Amino acid sequence: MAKRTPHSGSEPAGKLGIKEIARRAGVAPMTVSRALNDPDKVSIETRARIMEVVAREGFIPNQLASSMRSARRIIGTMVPPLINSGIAEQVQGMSDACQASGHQLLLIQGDFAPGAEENAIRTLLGWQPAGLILQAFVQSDAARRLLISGRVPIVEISEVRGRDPIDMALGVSNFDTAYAMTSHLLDKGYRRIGFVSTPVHGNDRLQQRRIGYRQALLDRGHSYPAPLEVELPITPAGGADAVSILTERDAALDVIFCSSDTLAIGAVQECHRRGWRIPERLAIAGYGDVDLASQLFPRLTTVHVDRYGMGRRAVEQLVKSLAGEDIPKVETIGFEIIDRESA
Amino acid sequence: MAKRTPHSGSEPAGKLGIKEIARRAGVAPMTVSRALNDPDKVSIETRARIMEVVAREGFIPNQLASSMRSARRIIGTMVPPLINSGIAEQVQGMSDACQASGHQLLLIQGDFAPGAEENAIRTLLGWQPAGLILQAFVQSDAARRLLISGRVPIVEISEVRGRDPIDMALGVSNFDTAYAMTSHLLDKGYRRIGFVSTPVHGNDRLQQRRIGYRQALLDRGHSYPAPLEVELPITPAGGADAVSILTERDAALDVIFCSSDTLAIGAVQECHRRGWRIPERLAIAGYGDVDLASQLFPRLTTVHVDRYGMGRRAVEQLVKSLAGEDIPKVETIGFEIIDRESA
DNA sequence: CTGTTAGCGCTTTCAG
DNA sequence: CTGAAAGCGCTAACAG
Repeated sequence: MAKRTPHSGSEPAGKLGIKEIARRAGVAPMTVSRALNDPDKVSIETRARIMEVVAREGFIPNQLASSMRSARRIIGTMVPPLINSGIAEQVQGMSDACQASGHQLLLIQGDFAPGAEENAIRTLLGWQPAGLILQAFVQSDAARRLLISGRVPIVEISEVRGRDPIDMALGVSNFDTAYAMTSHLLDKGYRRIGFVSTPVHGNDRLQQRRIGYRQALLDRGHSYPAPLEVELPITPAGGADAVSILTERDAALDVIFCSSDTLAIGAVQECHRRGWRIPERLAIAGYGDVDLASQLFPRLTTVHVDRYGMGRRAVEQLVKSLAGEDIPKVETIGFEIIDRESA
Repeated sequence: MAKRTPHSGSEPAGKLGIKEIARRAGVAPMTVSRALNDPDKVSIETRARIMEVVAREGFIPNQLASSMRSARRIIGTMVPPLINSGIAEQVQGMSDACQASGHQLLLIQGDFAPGAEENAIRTLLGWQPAGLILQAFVQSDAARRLLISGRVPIVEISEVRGRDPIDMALGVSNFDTAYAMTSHLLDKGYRRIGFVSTPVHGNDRLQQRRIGYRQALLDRGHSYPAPLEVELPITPAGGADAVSILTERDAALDVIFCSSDTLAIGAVQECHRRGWRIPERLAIAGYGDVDLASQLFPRLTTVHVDRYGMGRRAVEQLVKSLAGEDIPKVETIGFEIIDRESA
């Protein structure tokens, strides 16, 4: 059993690659490749010898080279600022799912102007991604064409209502959620219901939320009161301003439905500041069910959407689609009205 | 001027690569490469012809191939869950800086167990990154060795006090910040100061904050009261619990210094719930100055650390270091005590 | 200014 | 089960 001691240790280094490992293990490079990616195709003995060298030298295969010849391993994603409520959760979901499926997340984020958006997609595509996950931005025609010609599976996380997805879409119906919350508030006896959102122009999600709010009012026989809507930036300060503006417009306002928890949190603080009791003097409802919503005083009545799950699901869809499985064009994620004390 | 109309449009496609573009433009592949990356080295005429084909065909160069032959373009980063306060801002900063410098952000995130951490680094290294940006995790010895043998510039965003960085480090002195806040509270007349943090074990940042808190008390002649410290999860619920636990231990407690705004926000809500006035009945101080801190009622007294800037700076350090510039081993980022109404 | 040659590190393919 | 040859798409290095 005169086993060759493999740790001669002083052979001239040479760049550490599959080739060098092969030389040290006394096999062909191809065999090392197999030992690493397809261990069954190599005899146990050889494999052991190779793995020993790999471990000793701390060899890490070059993914760039590997991805060039074989399967793509990058999942690219373009997201709005992570600081926005919910996006971080979503990215977390994608990241976790990527790790599970052996992919890598390449992230581009920012406040995308129409041109920048196209540019970001171009960059992403340049890395030969296995798939792309996008938030629903303006999506200029140029960007859409680019995506289509990219021939890569794409999941858009977006408003699902009335969308014609580029490839696959995943999301909630913002109309339904807002309709449900508005109905819920009516059921609880509120009558004068205000609504805050960022400028809805060019943002189909917020647009759908507003339409849902309006429709619920109309369907229940309330002539819907246009002056009870405001557009303000999605920040706590925006929520605080909403309280001022809307109660000024209608002193008898019952409740404000904020199209984001961030706004709602600001609104709640403003009430504290004024010494107003919630929900007696003014009730507040939110959207998103962020972590803080259940810890706030009073706890926030809000719409729960599983952002983390959406991120996960997006990657899973992509992976399935890559595996040749048939995926529904549009998948609707459920939601839940969380009824707590703020409204 | 019989310009060759270049849109013959029906040449057999061939995979769209630099080679195919070259064929269609009637030049050598190398010339296309130059037109794309080093436009000055190509005659205006040729360049125009090439760019026209590139635009018409929607050609996007393969970054994988390009990165193999020339400069690395990926910056890898390993971060704790994005949902944690501050991390999202930091990633945003990195992302923005990457875009400015023409790099790509490859993200790995998660709750890293010691083994997983090593694994994540291995994965990152496999993509041949130009540099790595890491949060200060436990950093097992194996992981450290891996990083050193990776021969890649590394920026650790971490506690800077008493650190021996693998390569470069960037961060605040958590000791100094906590010391400063504690002194600030003493200056304002508070005497019985509680302290909340997550379990500090294995987290040098939190450990340093606690030591800073203790030292400030000692330096001002206060025998420091061990029972006024609790370890609780960094969540709003943790903050709420801190109020219960600490006021139970010491009914005369003046103020709670929360080692994170998330905790502080929870503590503030708990006070509202109990109908306690802040800061009269109990004052609350935070750490981080998140967006909400200035919108909360009452507005939160907290430590401001520029997380976004840290992310940016980390990338900039990396880029400079790649350009051969000499970078200080450890760079300390400033901080500010934001004095508002909560304490 | 433009082209040719060689090769990055790996894997596909085909031949032992 | 193992190996040799060829090439992924691009660019450094060297001619012209």
